[in-house]
Amino acid sequence: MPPYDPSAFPPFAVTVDLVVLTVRSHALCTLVVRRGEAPYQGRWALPGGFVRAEEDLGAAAARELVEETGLCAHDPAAPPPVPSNGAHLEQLATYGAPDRDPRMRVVSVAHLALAPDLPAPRAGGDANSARWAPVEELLGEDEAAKEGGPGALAFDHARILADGVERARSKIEYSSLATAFCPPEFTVGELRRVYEAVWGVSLDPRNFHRKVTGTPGFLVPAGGTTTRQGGRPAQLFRAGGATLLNPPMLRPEV
Amino acid sequence: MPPYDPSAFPPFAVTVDLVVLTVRSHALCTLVVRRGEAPYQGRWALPGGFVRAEEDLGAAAARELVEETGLCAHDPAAPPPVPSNGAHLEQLATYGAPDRDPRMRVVSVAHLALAPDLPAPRAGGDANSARWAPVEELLGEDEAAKEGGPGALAFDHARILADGVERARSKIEYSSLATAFCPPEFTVGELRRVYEAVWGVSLDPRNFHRKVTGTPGFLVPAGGTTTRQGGRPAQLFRAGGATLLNPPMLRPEV
DNA sequence: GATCATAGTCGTCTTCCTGACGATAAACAC
DNA sequence: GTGTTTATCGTCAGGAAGACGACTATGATC
Repeated sequence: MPPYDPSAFPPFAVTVDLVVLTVRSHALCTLVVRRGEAPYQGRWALPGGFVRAEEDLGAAAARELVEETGLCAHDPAAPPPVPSNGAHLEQLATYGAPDRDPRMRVVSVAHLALAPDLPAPRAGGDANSARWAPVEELLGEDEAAKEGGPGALAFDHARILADGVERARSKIEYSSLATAFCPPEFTVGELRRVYEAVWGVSLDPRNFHRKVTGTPGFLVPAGGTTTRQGGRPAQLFRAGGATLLNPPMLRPEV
Repeated sequence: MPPYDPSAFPPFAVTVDLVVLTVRSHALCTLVVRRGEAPYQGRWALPGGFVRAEEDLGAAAARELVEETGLCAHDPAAPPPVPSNGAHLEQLATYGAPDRDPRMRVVSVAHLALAPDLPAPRAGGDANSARWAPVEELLGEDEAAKEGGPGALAFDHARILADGVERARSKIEYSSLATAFCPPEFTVGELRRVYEAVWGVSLDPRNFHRKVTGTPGFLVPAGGTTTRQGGRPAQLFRAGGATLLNPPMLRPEV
């Protein structure tokens, strides 16, 4: 079989970019790294890198995730819901505008990762080169966050981040994905605070409790209680096997 | 600014593949073309082609769609819902396993297009080289459709098609996307038959009528009636401005 | 022309789910 | 003990959906 004639198609560089989301102190945050070189030198950007010659796209994203956070990607297709410290990882979308990188034609396959609250990020050990930034700060209406502003993300990463946040916000409606933001064992109140942080709303604790405990397979009791939030001790749960929430959790009108 | 060192990253070919769906005679169908060359010579495959050097991914998909069907892609971001014969087009997912094409490393950005019922396809005028195939025939449990079977799609296109069908099935639940399968003016019954074909179920005509006519902005009366389905004349509607269906249309349990 | 088959449209009733919110329980701080 | 915080259970009204009866307006058939 003849290989392709290399002159028959233009060559592309293919990268993966990561939207890593977590909930820290009641705010939805994403991992950003500082660019050390041009273009956009010194600006914050989503972590990412080239796909290697013999590497699948998902494998490249998982590799980048480990390099940036130490998180082990959780294969959603794995049968037993292993309660490791693995993060949820899924493909988000692909961005390939001809001028999105001034150096050459780069197509970036963005991935979305959801992780429980983590210690400080470690990008090569340099604490100044990576951080958890509240998404509201990166996507808000502030002047600094506007495109071209000093706080704006590099390349088209603000768009990628916005798409990833919107994916997360809509997906926790009809799936059990919100548990990916929680540690292996968590309380109903902690799960509710995840929803509140991701959606930016406040939910009625009583109705939320009825909804999540009344959905078969969503939560399974883990057997203990905790008082780490103060107040009356709360029952500990683990994520159940159910991945789809039917009927869905309703996002309140804005 | 220095360009990338070409030896620093492996070169990829980037293609777009199209999952074009339509409803023909109560069945969900997709456009497939016959491959004229190795690998998979003579087998059916999804239409697609290389992304050009200065072309955006969505533009490449729209160009392929015109070439294969004559359909003009409908930009979802266009403000006025132009009732042209345009099809809905959106990015689906990206497939880049290292061995998905034996000739070289190819990353394919699959797109999903939804179109109303069309006349016979025209792939270079050769009626033998393109057809509308029922998806059930391509994805079913038959021996012929199994991977490696004589009726199986080339490359990983069965997987791409399955993902596109699942996207369409879930998206018509909570959006007005089902109207993309209908001509500019249509009846409630025709819209119901779209849902029935895409989901492979039968729906109660009375409850369906109540649901779609009771959702504000989903349908607007077009002013006439038609009797093209036989029986009592039905009112004609046009797709309204609403794109999100809240609460969603519920897919019956299987 | 009467009858029948087909498809569309309007209502009714029951059931389930949700939002609003009162009440109680179990911890900690003072 | 009193107050504060969080968790959990219960009640009630309103809305949406499934099941299904009834009526309407066409074309087809006898």
